[in-house]
Amino acid sequence: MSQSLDTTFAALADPTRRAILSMLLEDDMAVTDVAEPFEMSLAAVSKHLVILTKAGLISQEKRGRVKWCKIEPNAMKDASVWMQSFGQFEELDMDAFERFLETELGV
Amino acid sequence: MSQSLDTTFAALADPTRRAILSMLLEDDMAVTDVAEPFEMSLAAVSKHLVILTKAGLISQEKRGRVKWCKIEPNAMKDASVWMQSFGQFEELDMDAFERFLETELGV
DNA sequence: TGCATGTTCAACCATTTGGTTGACGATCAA
DNA sequence: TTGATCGTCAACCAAATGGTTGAACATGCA
Repeated sequence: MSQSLDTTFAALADPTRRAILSMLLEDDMAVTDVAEPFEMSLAAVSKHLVILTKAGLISQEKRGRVKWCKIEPNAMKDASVWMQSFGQFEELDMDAFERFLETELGV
Repeated sequence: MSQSLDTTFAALADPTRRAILSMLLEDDMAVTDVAEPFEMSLAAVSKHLVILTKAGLISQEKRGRVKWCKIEPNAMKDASVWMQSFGQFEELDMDAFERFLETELGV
């Protein structure tokens, strides 16, 4: 169930949430581990995860005490399609992708 | 000059602004004409246009009394690329992507 | 049982956002 | 010059956003 473009774009507008998505690209993570690198409270990160979940960008599953977060890349599809309707950048642009890696991940 | 992902995604998160972009896809428009279909004040639409301009998603040029608005589709490129870096996982093999990151970028 | 760990909840706060209105400056046209 | 039109500005407002803290709940373990 893809969410509205409102919800998706709003969720992606926050750098903390985009960083979380990048982290989850590597592997599924527990909430506490997601929060670790950020200089904000666990509760704040937990709220970000709720927003990402409501946007459908991640899913959360509780196993025991631990709640695991998993990225849901399909949720970005509608938004991606919307943007592509503006044309001219359909294919993955490697230069731009590398710039993204530099700025977002510090690679 | 593409703006930050923050600014771009935040600009795209509002339905009025996305509607404006769709309208401008058809043709360049004057501010008053952009505002016409919306049930809000001209000042409110004018503010939306400022936000779109700051995000680099449109440009504005004054000719005489009239300020013309023009879409700048390239501004969406970075954001689109960012999203596609996730969307690729639908079609592409994740292991292959990670090998790509290792070999191409040394991540 | 009892304590430590993982996570959320509730209340609160400051800032931002998206809207309003009325006044204003700039431009065109008679 | 005198209006009418185009668009922004300034002040204001309600609601949403992103953060805090402390308490609470749920689970695992000695």
